[in-house]
Amino acid sequence: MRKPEHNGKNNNGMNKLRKGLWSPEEDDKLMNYIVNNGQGCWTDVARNAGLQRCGKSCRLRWINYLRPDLRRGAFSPQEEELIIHLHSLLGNRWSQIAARLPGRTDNEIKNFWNSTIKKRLKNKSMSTTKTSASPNASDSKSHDPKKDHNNMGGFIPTQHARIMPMSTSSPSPSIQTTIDNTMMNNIEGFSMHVDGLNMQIARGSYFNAIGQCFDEYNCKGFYLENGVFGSSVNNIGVGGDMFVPPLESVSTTTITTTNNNHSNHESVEIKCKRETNNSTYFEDINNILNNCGVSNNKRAENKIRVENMLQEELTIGEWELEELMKDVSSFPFLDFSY
DNA sequence: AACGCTTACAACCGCTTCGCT
DNA sequence: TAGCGAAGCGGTTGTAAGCGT
Repeated sequence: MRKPEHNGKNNNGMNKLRKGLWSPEEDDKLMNYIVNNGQGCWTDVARNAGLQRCGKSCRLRWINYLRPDLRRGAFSPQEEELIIHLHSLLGNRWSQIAARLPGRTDNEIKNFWNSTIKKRLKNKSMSTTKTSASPNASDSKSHDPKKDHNNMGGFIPTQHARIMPMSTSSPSPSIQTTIDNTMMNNIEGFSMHVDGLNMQIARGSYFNAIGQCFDEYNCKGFYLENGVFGSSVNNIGVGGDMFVPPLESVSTTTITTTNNNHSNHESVEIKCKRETNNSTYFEDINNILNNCGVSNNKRAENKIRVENMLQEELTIGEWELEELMKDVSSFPFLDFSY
């Protein structure tokens, strides 16, 4: 991390582009600008938003941190497994891996891989090397990736595929404020517990700020039923085949919200449409917008913009997995030598 | 409490790709 | 087709925070 520079001028007093950490004020400026005006050319975004940042820096900040559809918090064991599996197929194509993990950025996955998974698997491979004299030890050069993902050491088996409430790291102060201020609503009689960017609805369903919903009892979360983490609850991870869906199947389910003001009490009616695969996918765009300094008459317009943006971002990233699957051998499986 | 080491991750850098003229 | 600017991508760096001594 880098220290924020406290002014935008260099030694000569000339205007200079800022570098380093983003301040909450900068985040707010960028967030407000994009919500109101859309993305467009990033150079223009930087200039028009009043930021002394280069467009590239603004783009990165938006993509990796400010985007409202980001899923923050620790990676779940299911996500870990999926990342490993995808990495075995794709190598360091982080953007393509990220395209299969809605709400996760390539940068986040890359960091997670380099700091955690790589190390963990390396330790595991060293320990298995020590025990490779065992008659059952497999030849690392001839192992079958399709089987091997069931034997990834160091990972929590996901036979119990209950989706846990997503823990949170430390979101930007400005975003934290945005979420905290907006999540204390009652939704159709469900009491909600706010935990950073994640909400727990009473009766054991969880959904985070971008709206992925997980039902603690039925385990019918967006990911599970769409097969991202497996074909069924008891068939994931150890003993089950990892199923990687085509990106097209990761569809958004629009949530309709209406706000009624009743003496400072804002009730939110949520209709959650169930679409293909019975996936439940909340999107409370209003919650995102309510605290971006957006006036009421612009809110509806912005809602449509954000919805379009989210839809675009979920559908972009068509990639050639099927093509790659034809030649899996061209990708090193769990190769940590680079 | 102070120090040094490790970890996690935000952000930058440089290269490639894409789209427009 | 060449040239240019913007966007996208992966590798790398730097540092706050955590941890052990």
